[in-house]
Amino acid sequence: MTVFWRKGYEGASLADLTEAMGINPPSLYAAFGNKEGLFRAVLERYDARRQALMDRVIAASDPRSVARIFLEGVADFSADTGGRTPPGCLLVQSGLSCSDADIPQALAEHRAEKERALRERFERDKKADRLPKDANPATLASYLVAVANGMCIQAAAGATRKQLHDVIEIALAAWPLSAKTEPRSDDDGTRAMRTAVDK
Amino acid sequence: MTVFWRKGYEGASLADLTEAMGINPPSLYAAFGNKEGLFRAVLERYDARRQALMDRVIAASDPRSVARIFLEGVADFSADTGGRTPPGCLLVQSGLSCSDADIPQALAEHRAEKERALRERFERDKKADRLPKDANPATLASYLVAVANGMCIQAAAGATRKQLHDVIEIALAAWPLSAKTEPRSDDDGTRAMRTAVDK
DNA sequence: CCAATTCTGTATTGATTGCTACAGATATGG
DNA sequence: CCATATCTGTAGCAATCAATACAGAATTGG
Repeated sequence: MTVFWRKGYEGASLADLTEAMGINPPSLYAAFGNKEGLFRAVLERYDARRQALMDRVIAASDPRSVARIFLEGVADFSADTGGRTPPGCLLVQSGLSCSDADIPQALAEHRAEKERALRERFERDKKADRLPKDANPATLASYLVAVANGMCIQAAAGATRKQLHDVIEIALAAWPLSAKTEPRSDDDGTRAMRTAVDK
Repeated sequence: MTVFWRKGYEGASLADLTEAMGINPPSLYAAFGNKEGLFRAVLERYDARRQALMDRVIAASDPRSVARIFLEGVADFSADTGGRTPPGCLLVQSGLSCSDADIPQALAEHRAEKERALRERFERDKKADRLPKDANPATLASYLVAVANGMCIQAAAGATRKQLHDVIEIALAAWPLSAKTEPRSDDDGTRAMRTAVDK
């Protein structure tokens, strides 16, 4: 997993992979079929490792907490953790462009899965009036994923946890509060500024 | 340029490149030295094509316009334009992870150049009281680049211009207005919500 | 108009790619 | 304890990689 993470799908040679796994090529092919099969298994493993975070995100009490837990979780695992895993996100940096278009598509599907989970959560929030009536769950989810992926790119380039958390504070200032949780409404009644300290 | 864009640095073979350029390998090596030399020339060309946008961004009247013009510019060129160029951003998707670490670093430097231009602009804005006193120019620039890069990833995966512009509206709701341009201040005096329609 | 020079295109270079055949080692089962 | 089956490791497969040697064509200079 870390080999694909660090070198990308095409940059990871079988020699790199077998050496890191401590096995020989025939064993790899017996277990995974081919290089792409191994990569897809890696994606599943990666998702499984992120599932705990996504569970916490979806289980949060209100949409703003969803947003904060999601972004802070992404920042914490994507900022350099001291070499245990490479900085950034495997789903972002292992193959956005490849000679084999199946790889970018597989990555996009895995990212879209996260975005869908967020969207469905926000749809439930909207029905329960935890979001303003004109809020768009799909757009909110898309916004969060965009910020998260952008942070991953910065993390891969060496950004620190602190820098990412600063970005998060700005990103959350955009977050719409429902009239229910924020009774003091403004002129258009849809968005309110964040309070000075909300954590 | 489009070959590197579509297939990434390592996915672009010399056969792909020479065929697209209409030349033979010896001509390529006489002109650019090697594959990496060609790639670096491509990055310069790409930057040159984006310079007009960055000039408009930096010349905008106020920091919020800087943010809007930047994000809308990125959305417009990164959303699919009908095949003329690939969707997304070359600086993001051509090589975040490679077997040769020089490539991700070269890309990161080119992206950092844009972020620095934004930061310096915001530093001037802050001195001129066009930003709140507690605003952090570096963080604001980092935030914009994160959103922009995140949008590029979504564009590469097929997001439409409309979807990206919806994301931008949320991203700009986070934007701090100075007390000077937004006299109606709130409890912490640093951030104000966006108006319902501001374009 | 011809000789010198630059350029272009073909055909390879050695190295590395993803992948596999085959043989030796280990483990299993009766 | 031995025959069988499974696994591991070496060696090498064809194909492709980035990069060139070399020969013929085009162009230039005088």
